[in-house]
Amino acid sequence: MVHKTSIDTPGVETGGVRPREAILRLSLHDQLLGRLRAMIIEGELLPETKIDEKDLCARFGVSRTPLREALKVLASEGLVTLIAHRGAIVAPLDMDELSAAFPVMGSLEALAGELAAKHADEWEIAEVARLQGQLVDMHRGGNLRGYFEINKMIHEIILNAARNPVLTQLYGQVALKVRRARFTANMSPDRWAEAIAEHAMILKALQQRDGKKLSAILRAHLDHKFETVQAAREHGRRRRSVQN
Amino acid sequence: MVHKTSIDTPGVETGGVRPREAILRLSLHDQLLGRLRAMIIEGELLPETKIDEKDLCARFGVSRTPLREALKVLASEGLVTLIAHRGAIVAPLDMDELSAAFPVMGSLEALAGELAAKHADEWEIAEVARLQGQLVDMHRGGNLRGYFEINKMIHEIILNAARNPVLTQLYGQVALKVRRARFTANMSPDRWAEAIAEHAMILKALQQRDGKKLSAILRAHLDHKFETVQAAREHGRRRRSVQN
DNA sequence: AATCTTAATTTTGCATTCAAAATTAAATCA
DNA sequence: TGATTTAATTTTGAATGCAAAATTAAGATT
Repeated sequence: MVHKTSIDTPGVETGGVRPREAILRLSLHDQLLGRLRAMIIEGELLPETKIDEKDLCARFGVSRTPLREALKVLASEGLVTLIAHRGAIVAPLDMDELSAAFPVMGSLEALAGELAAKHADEWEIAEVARLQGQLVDMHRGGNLRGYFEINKMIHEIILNAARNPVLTQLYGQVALKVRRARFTANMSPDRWAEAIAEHAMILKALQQRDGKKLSAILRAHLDHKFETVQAAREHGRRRRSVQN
Repeated sequence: MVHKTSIDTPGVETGGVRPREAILRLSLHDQLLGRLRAMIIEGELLPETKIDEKDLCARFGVSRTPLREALKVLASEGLVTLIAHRGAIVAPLDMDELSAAFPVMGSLEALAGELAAKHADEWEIAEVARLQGQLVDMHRGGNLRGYFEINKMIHEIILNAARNPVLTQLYGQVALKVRRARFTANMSPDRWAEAIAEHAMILKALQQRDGKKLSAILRAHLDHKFETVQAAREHGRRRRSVQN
């Protein structure tokens, strides 16, 4: 999730008894927002394609009103580009913007690390340790997909441990941009081994609660990821990366 | 501006002649967005107040459709809180969130400094130097309002010199949150003098293109600003700060 | 045939309408 | 009187309607 924009169903009074599974009654606007965002990030809607309101309305069985609300929000997130009197297109995947996203993400991760070293509780540190074990397993098993899965979880725990909602929100926004490029696929064996080593250092620094060190490693981690991406892109011209 | 979400009037063909002053035909949605955002940041709409759609529609002479579109976007920016079936309120001014915003802003400024040291052109450096002079003048003249004006311009030049659109966008978002708290007013003479000194260091580091140093100073600058705010808030309980 | 008009069609931006929910006001009862 | 229903009113969320703009199609012109 990127950012909590609304509070749900305030009027559902349950006589003081909290229902175990409240029926999540999201507005159409909210549902569409999530659905469209996912479609763009997953690549179901490709960059630069025109967004056909009529088509999408039919697809989701809603009127244009909530759809258009969602599109405005997506535009403000940079996932969609509105062109006056010509509707919306899926935002072009701008390589310059993507490159720009990495150092920003690095800075935010660095801050997250510094704060997490201070605020993480024992459970969180243990959880990172546990996941680190799984990460190694995934590496050994050659399961790249699983590796990325676990990797994402680790970074999310650290982000959460930072106890900074503003950081969380902004990080989500950049992560959105980066994830959309989905170059998770191409990673050399060397780089993979290096990433594992970096993660070991991340865990160690967190356990030692060494904020400066954790911060530095995380920033470097991101820098290296960027280098990998650049290298892959340099090398893999034309051969469009597909996976994830 | 926070983020360019739309492209204007693509269809206005002028036979190859670029009109000197194109009539800015913003959508109602965009105009309302800017207007409401300003109203919230300026404090014209106070935190927690209910947003009366009918009232605002009458005020601006528009229907609810574009107004509601703007509200959804403002909600995604965190300036407005939507409550299901109860409409929108101006987002509460959450002190925890505000505190959280400072370190994030500090990190972003630090990155901006590092990048600006690399990418700033001569004109930009000269401009910061010129504004630095004005800053000192404002200080000498005791013009706090003017000081903040110039201060903002300096930071904007550095941000621009970083040549990183993602950084610019995110910075805008945090700045929004911080500006809304408008504690610019309360600043002790000591702190003011210190800020001036820090700005001198900022200029020097930029002129020397010392990214590390510039980065460190900017982060410290923000930290100090935060301390000032905290102190003021600690001291000035009840006595609501008023001014810009 | 290629270009330029002009008319028909579609799409967009916004206003209006409508049902469901929430709020307020009125009526009922202890 | 004060609490509790119940009914009337307002507000919200979303669908529909409509005029202006853009796109496409058709016809005219060279």
